[in-house]
Amino acid sequence: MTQAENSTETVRARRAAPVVGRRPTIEMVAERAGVSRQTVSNAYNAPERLRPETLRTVLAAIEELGYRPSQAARSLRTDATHVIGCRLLPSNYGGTGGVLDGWFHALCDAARSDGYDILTFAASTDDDEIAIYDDLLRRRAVDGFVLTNTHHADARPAAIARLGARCVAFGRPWGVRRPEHSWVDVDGASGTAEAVRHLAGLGHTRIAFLGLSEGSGVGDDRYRGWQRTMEKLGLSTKGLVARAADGIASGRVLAEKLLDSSRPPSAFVAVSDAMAVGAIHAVEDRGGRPGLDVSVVGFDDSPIASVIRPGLSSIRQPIEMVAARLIELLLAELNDAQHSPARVLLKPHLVVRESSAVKSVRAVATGALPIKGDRRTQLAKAVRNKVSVAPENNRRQGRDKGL
Amino acid sequence: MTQAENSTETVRARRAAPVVGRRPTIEMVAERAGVSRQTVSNAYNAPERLRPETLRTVLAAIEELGYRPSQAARSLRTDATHVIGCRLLPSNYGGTGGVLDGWFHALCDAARSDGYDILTFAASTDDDEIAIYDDLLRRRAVDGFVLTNTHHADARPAAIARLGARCVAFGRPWGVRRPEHSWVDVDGASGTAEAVRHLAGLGHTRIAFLGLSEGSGVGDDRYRGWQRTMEKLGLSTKGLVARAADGIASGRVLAEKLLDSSRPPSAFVAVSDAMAVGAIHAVEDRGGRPGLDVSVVGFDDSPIASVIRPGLSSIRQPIEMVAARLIELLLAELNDAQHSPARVLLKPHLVVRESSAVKSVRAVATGALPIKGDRRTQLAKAVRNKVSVAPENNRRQGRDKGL
DNA sequence: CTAGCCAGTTTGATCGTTCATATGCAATAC
DNA sequence: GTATTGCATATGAACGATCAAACTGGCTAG
Repeated sequence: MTQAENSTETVRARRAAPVVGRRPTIEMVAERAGVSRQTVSNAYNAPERLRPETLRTVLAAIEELGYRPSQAARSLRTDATHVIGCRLLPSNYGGTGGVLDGWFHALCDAARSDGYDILTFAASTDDDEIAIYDDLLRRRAVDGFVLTNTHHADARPAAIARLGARCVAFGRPWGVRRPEHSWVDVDGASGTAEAVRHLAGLGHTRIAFLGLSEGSGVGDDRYRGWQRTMEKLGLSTKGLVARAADGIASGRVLAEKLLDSSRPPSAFVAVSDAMAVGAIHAVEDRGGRPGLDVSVVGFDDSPIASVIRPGLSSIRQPIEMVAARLIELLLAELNDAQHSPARVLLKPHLVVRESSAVKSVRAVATGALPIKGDRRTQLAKAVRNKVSVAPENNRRQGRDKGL
Repeated sequence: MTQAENSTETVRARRAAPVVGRRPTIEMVAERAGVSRQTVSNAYNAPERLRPETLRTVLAAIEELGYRPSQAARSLRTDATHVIGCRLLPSNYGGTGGVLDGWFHALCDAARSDGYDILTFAASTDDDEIAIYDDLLRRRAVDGFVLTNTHHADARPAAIARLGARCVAFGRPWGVRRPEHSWVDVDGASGTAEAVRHLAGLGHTRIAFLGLSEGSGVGDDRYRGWQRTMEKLGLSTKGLVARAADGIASGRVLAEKLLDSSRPPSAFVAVSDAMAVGAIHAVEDRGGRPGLDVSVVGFDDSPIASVIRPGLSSIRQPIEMVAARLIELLLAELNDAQHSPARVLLKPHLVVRESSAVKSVRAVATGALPIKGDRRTQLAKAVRNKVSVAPENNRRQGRDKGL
């Protein structure tokens, strides 16, 4: 480190002068390459127009000077910033928090590989968010937006359209028949359906649903998957639904209510991981062993799922794919005004962990699914094996390394 | 929703024309207000130069037209983008992940309230990160950067300085005597010191440290706090240190090793929450009750700390303050070339949860700290009370509402 | 032999601001 | 009565790129 060497000097020349003095402009590159401005511009924006030899000369000059076109000048002329705005959601674990984190990462990656950057901002309400959209668009600081957390009577897409800008959404435009923007979403119903089939396959017949209060698009969607699949399998849904606002505490209360009923469930499908964690706590509180006595499946495969014990089975959303498709669609809309809104629905998939890894105790008890040997030991072993085969935060570690 | 009404129409006018046709320029505002361009510009940038009456007229015109100066034109002229770049770290729970999430939020807020925006990007290595700095600076897309995750032989500050730009860092410039940039950090030694005092106050004498392999600035810093405080309290540190790479699995292995030794610890101070969670697992695996038989304190107060059971006591960093100070310092450097680098060290604070809420069992057993009544019930009750008084994700919920 | 064309390159105008300087006008100074 | 000052506002130039149109030669067609 050079400043260590100077440590005896006076404070006069405290900061080293920047190596790059005046940053190179297109004009300087042009002069060096012996061509005109426009030719340099073309080397960037339409290389096929240049004679191969000219192109080589220009690129060499660009390289030597370390030239890169000024974003400001470019934006001013073309009226395109190559920046996409996206609200940063608060990271709470009562909702989808934590998942969006990985999604955001993927979004930045996808955008950058297409020459765009992501500008983030925090907002506490939709109104604040709209105010920021307004500001960014009027100042022409972004080309468009990626929305998250869509809901009924969502005022944001209209607000953005009114300012003549484009957006895409992660989440369906609930309640809107013909949205003017593209969207990508994950099929929640398909996810909870898979969870029900998985639990039924383990021998469970009383599979409860811990859901959100009616009216939430996401909540109702996930509910439908559970409900339809239960019916399809000929299982009763009576007294097996409890709904409330999202959260761990909330999930515990709901699960307690169901567990205390005359015909308690032996398994839970939860609308979120937070709810599922609450259910696990409820089971533990009454001396039950989650994954053994009562199975639990969450939704989102958020970071907690792989950290808690027992590991929480959960429906994993293909967030990287969601991010990639969103950017693809937004760019399509930005570059082709005629591009009609696309609808993309992706399938999530169950990740099985200890909270639903073994055959239903209830089924075992009734002899439907006989397990040899001492039941207690057998089940405990099954879980323990599971733990050692798949270390709790395996998935995340793997992904992070890959980045 | 209007488009529902049109649903019988042909597809011709699929998308409504934007309400705002040509967006207003400074010239239009000037014309409307009956003044010149520059006067409008001054209304924004130097209102004190205008006669109150003129100012009123101009502001009215601005308001009526919904005018906002074009960021691109402004940047081109002033060579300042009012955008700050910041790398988005992967959200793993083996490290500081999860905490930075809230910090990022605070950073966006602080920046915006000073008229700046945050541009994010993902990078997997320092080299990738530097390549992106290079790109953003050459294109003049940002004014400066906020760095995280500083470490020994960090090449990033120099790379940024070489391009004539400014940065501030969350984290000390480990190994550099006279850094050229400002930094804000949290005093890790003070945090682990507090953890040791807390545990000693509960009657623990054998307090172990689960640390990172030597050479990591953060790890060594936190180690020193533990080490010095143990000595100051006259407690032996012999056989009470274990170090490895960060992670839950890693924490478990280290804790197991110490627990299996001839003189096992009755409490752990961990360098991270991930390590602490590992320690909790290790205690559980040998049939112990974390918080009762063995106390554990983590570091970072990451989201998991309040979600797992028992709730994990942890050292909370004042991340909102860190974010606010970072922005303050970066803006100072950007707006005043003479501004000399500042160093800010903030104190973290212990958040006590069930993993370290009750008096040491060891102390009780030796009669040093007598507890009346059946020991088992007593301790269990203490924990249970704690649980109900402070619901697991209380803090987060509270904060999110406030945003 | 001239007009037309094409590929490759250059020139002039422009995007919307702010900077630096100039102007107009009233109040003060000499 | 003219010079001096100061405040409020206006004017010309510049920031660095791209767009649109114009220019070159060389080549083909009539």
